[in-house]
Amino acid sequence: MKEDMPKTYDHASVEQTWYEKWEKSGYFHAAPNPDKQPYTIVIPPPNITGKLHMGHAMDNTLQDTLIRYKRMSGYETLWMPGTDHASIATEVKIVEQMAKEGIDKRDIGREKFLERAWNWRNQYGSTIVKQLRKMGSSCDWERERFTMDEGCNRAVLKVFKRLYDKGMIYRGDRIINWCPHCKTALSDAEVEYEEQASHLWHIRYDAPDRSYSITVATTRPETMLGDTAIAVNPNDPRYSDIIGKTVVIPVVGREIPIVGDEYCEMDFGTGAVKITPGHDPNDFEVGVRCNLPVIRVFTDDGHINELGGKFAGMDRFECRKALCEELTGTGNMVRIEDYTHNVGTCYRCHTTIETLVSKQWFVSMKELAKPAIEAVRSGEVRFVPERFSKTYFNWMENIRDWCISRQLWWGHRIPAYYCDDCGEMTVSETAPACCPKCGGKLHQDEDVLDTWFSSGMWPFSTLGYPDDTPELKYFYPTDTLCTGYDIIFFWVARMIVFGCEVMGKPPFHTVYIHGLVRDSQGRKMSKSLGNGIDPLDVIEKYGADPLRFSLVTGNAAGNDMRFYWEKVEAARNFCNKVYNASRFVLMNLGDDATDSFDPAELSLADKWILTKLRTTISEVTKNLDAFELNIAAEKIYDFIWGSFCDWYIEMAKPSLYSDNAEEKKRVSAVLLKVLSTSMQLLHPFMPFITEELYQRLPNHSETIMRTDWPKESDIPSFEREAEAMESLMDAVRAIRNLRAERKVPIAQKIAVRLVVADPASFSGAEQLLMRLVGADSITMSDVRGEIAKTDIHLVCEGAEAFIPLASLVDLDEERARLEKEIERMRGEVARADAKLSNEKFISRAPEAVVNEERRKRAVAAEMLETLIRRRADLD
RNA sequence: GGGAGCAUAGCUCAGCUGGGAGAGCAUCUGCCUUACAAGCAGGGGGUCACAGGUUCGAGCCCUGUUGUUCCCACCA
Repeated sequence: MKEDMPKTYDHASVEQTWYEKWEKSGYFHAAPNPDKQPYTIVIPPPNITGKLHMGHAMDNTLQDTLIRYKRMSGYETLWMPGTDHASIATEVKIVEQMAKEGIDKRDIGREKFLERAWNWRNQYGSTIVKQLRKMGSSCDWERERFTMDEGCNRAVLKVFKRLYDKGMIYRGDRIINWCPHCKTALSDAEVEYEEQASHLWHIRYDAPDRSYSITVATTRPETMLGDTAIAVNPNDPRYSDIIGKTVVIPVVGREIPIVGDEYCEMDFGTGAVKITPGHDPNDFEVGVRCNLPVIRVFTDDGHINELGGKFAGMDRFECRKALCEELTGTGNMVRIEDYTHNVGTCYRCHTTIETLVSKQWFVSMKELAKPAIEAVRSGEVRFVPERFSKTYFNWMENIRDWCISRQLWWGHRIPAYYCDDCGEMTVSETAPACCPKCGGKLHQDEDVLDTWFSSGMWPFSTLGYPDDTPELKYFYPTDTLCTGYDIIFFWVARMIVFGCEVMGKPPFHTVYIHGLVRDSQGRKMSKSLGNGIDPLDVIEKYGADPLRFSLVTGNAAGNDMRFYWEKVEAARNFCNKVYNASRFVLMNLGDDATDSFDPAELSLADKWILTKLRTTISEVTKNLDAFELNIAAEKIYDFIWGSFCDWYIEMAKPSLYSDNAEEKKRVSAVLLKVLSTSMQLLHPFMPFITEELYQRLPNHSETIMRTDWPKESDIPSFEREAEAMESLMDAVRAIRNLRAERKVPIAQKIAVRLVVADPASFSGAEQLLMRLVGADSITMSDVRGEIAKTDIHLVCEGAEAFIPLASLVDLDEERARLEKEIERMRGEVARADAKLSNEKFISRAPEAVVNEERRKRAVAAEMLETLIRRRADLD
């Protein structure tokens, strides 16, 4: 065993080994199993336009940790697999790729385009799968389904038809957000606002006869090409006499009316506003109220259309510039003011969006939102951390209709058919042969559905809906959704809506929200900043286990976290520690080693570590059930490093190296038990290293992920002995402290005399204490006996230590040390007395707290007394 | 304009329903002690942003203030 374990852990070969073995093993296969409860976790599918990024790594780490824990806890686990949904990003990517070859998508047609998209998806989909596997993802890829697949396509069409029949989906002309780069409509949620420095242009509109004029302020002068009115507040005395009259749009020359509308606020700017119903949602409303015409002046790619007169064909920003120059020339530009305001941009490409009137498909959300709100309100769906339900309510309660049509090809095509002859529209899951009204020829709507429309059905469409499959019956509703807070609106809310509406049940009971991974300066990782960290680089350098561990520890759920290489390095060091501890155990085991032991024969140290292990199991399990992954991971870390490695392994050495076969066997068994249980506890967080080490242990040939999660009741508990051990450890710390202070080299052995209340209970601990403090003799007794002036006297809770260090003791120095200790202890007693003398504390604080305070007081008082006596001895 | 988060050691962050302030990294001291220098032992370092309040007791609960980040809405 020794030979094939080098001194340093080699993550690369271990991860490669298990990556391949797991892939072939079938361990991850999830299927309805009547003997088990299902546990299903939903996570966002990575899109296939690029590489795996930190966000995916985060999703994946958390969900896989939970899944592995649940799997070991006896559940039939599934995580909702998938690699892509139809998305704008994918389409744009492919269009860009084609542009490099000089091809426009319109030239090759929809069918050829989709062929390319499918190739793209298949190629990159499998790449993403491999990348996730390298992170240790235990998803059942065999069951992978894509939302674009036949089955999911049917689910989407079925839901569309259902909502259409209920009047919850409609088609109409509304103001929508338009991305001139992606050339498609966007929903409100897909618009991101950025603050931009710009200007507020004050422009004078004159009367046809120039007898009066009115000045308006605008941030978007180019839209004046589409102005159809000027609005003033009807209660504004400044303008009351010109409402109903007209003005002429400068440069353009068109005559438009002045209307009165409450929307216009008297105290902003000049109190007058230009109205462009075709390009502004508020203006559109005014237009409806005042019955104004709608003029749209932009093309789909952000240029001025033929209605723009001499500006036609110009880019919208060029037009702005040209128009402003002309207005200055004509004297209509009254003033230009610096102004910063929010500009809507496309969440995918960050192009400035246009708002414009267009005929699109919408879902009316008001009614659909009600049960979805109620599901969270009633606690049927719970956000972790809870505060995110506020975000959810805030959005859902103010929700507006959702624009779901996209002018793309890569997506689920809208199942609406129009008759070429009579214009009748038919919505149908399957293409009708002819117009049901006149029998005429039909053509299908050109648009596809919003990515998030189909993604919202993920929890049931991937399980086979609309068919009543065994999977759907068994796994729906799923259990936990694990995702970042940035997609609560896009995805979480929509899944709850569709789950409630279509399945009659919310799709999951818990939404586990994590924060964003930022760079070390707290900035969002982005391509343009070039500050993104590739998870695969981290894996290559330090390993998947350290990456996962560093993403889980050191920050609480829902909070953003900064990425530090140092943190990954610390996690890597922990891996090495775990590896070396295992290496030590394996090196010292006999061939007949087992992990069974007789509780009656255990030593004090054995009992201590087992008791520690027992509480660790119990606490970690509680933390995991409460989604406190960070706390769970830290507790395991502390147990393995702080208790097992730093103390128990050292304590075990004397027994391990002894000639007593029985003793050696006993210690081996405890070492094995603690190590193998630790590997199980750690496995959800660090799958590779734990699998590797677990399998190297004797009699552990089965995969660790199929073993039963450790139970508290598997481990015996020895509270009293553990406490006794702790007080010995206190003494050890005190002695080590002294050694360090007095600079006694480790090679210089010391003699220690310990005074404890019950030496019998510590029998057998001498050897181990000698090792821990670097002593060549340890004696224990319950009487203080004769004390030499040259003895150093250490006082701890439950123990006193005497160390003869004649050559090193300076009596004055020793007196000073004692004086310091005495002062400290007096402070302790005083602190406790202050509390205990407070009558209200005694009467109102819980009894346990008061008793604990009394106990502390007694201990401190006793130690103080001992110290004072010792000082007297020295004089 | 509405809402939320954050403010704790030099840095990054934990701290569960209120009961004597923690981790990692960094730093200082001493050690290659036969699992591990990616390590071991020990040390230093905090008025828990500020001001009030509730309580026997507040990092934690309440009110306000300041700073900071984010989300939503958006007055042209």
